Amino acid sequence: MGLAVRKNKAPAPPACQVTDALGFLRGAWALNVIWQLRDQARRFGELRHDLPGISARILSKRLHELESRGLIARRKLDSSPPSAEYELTALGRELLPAIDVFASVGQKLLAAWKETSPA
Amino acid sequence: MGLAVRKNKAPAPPACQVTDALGFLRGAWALNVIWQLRDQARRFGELRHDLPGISARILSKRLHELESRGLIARRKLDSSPPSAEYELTALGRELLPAIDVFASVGQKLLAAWKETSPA
DNA sequence: CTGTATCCATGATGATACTG
DNA sequence: CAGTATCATCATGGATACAG
Repeated sequence: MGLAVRKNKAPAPPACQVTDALGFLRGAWALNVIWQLRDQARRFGELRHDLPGISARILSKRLHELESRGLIARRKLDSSPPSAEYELTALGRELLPAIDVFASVGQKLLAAWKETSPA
Repeated sequence: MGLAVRKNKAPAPPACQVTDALGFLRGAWALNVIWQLRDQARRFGELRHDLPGISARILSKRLHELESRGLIARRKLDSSPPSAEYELTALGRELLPAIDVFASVGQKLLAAWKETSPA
């Protein structure tokens, strides 16, 4: 199981709105993809460049998944070199402030950790 | 690779504050554990009960990891049945509003999805 | 350029059994 | 009750090759 994915056990545990609702957090890159789309629509290649280390396969998968979940939208461009742009939906944009908080706390965590073990 | 873990490639890609800072998001249950601790300290067994589907092994791992990252703190209780309580640190509490946003957006996503495929 | 298909490595998780 | 060890399984992810 990857992230917040239940296969066939627990019938309907209503105790975790968080788990249930956080399915879109799947994978290590989901939030990053969203984050990269924060200001403008981006093309596949641009995202690939902005996300050092991501493979085309995974980027493709995350893009599709986020699109199917309604967080991002794909716009096809009818240019001679066939292209496409991805942009956040209204719902997707709602996540930005929260991602900001997460990143901020993460920074503090990293900073605190460096103080503890500076070497 | 699980979540935001880079092994030995990409030297130091500074493009993704998000990825770098979101290490604490590891695993499917990290946010849930934090969420369960939102109001009061909880014991191991209580958390296990509050997180239907989580295994003791994973809960233990997440607890240790979140503790080592500084998001939660463990308090040992010197009661006759040896017990321990886990509570959020200040940093951990900072995440609560953000988790709230995530859960909220997730709910809307689920709702929208149900409208699309009601059957 | 925009993706997708295979193959393979690693990590996360669950089940179960076991220790303090 | 609290927590850990082992085992098996599956999803995520990377590399590479390939297709539109």
